[in-house]
Amino acid sequence: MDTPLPGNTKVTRQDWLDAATQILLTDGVERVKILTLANLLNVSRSSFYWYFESREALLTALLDHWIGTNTAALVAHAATQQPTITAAVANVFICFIDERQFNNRLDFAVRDWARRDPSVREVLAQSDEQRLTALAAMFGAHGYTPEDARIRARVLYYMQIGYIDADLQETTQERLEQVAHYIFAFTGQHATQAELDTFRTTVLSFSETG
Amino acid sequence: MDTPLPGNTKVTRQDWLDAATQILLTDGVERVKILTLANLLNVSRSSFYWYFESREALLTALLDHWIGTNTAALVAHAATQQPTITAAVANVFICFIDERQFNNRLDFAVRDWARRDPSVREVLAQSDEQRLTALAAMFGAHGYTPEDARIRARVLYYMQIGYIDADLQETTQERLEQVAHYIFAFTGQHATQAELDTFRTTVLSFSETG
DNA sequence: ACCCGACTAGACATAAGTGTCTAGACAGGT
DNA sequence: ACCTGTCTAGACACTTATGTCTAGTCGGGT
Repeated sequence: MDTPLPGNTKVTRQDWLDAATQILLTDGVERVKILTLANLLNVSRSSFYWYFESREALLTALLDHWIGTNTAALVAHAATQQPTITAAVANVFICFIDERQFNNRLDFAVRDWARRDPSVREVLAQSDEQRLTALAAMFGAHGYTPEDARIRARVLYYMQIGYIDADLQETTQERLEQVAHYIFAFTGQHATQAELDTFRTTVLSFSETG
Repeated sequence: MDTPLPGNTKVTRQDWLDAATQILLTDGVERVKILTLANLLNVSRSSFYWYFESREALLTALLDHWIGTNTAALVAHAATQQPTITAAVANVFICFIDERQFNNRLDFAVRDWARRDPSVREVLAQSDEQRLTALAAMFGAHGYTPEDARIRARVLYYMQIGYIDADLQETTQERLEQVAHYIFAFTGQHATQAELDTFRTTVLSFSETG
């Protein structure tokens, strides 16, 4: 994904998608230009049209892929049973804390895209609703009232968005120090030291594998 | 700002800036095109070059204006003395809750812009630092330790960003209901009913005048 | 050896964007 | 009446983007 392909390797449809994703992440949709992608792949611009009907088709494919992965990931994490609400929130954080923050920056890029494209906005709204519902259910499973669960889900969800948007250059360690405080904020109770330690190990192992 | 000028009125440099701001808010920097602005002002595209040396000059002017207003606003609100931390947080919320969310969406647009332009990123980083320092000082003034104040400032700040980014279609009333919970999260204590009532009146009067 | 499907390059047409230049409208001071 | 500075329109040159069409390359199956 990060390294452009060597010139001799066969170019695939996925390569175009990867290149497009890369530009989408760093520069936004508006900068996803076919020539740019072709240069990244060391290939002629016109080859693009063998794999995709148009630029629009590429963007649609990109969006479809995003829905399939990013939304499902958070929903799955939120649905995983956890002994305490602290652990549950920590688990959700794991879903979005990793070295590259790949999916999250993509999430942001799509969010920006949605601002100027109504059809994308609709897809995003559905995804938001699914994720919020999953998070609210998570809080609900730990004794919060439906109203309170919904609010806390929103706070958690929107803060994650803002966190990504702020585009911090932090190490995993720095991030972890803050997450301890976040958990306090979201659950209304301090995490125990044991819980924090468990959380640290989990996240760290996650970062290394991802 | 929202209504395009009638054709007979004299076009000013500020009109170009306003039109550009409008597009920046709704569509992002990439869509700030001179022809688009000219059409909004019912004026020839080439007239633009009397007021601005280039498109780049327009964008720079736009950024300068944003710094002058948006950053100063939050810093001023954060520096205002408040009896309790709850009131202080509430006061900061006032700074960003209003019907149109004008400055905040602009803030978001600039944040997006910064992602692809290093010089903008630098300006934004300075602004972020100023605002975070102001918020941290606010928490510090109410007895939080420097470390805790800093973290809470960041949570508050980033959540506001995410809140704007989520681009909710809410009434002021709906927003207020949530803010009560936000305050709880940020201060670690429940707001008293009296404080919430005062907060409601303040925000509502602000919305009406703004 | 050949053929055919997968894939690519390059030439072309078209559109949209920036920026320049020139002629001139229009209002206010003299 | 006429200048002069302010502002504008329209023609032009240039660049960059999308999308089309054609002629081909290249490898695997037969």
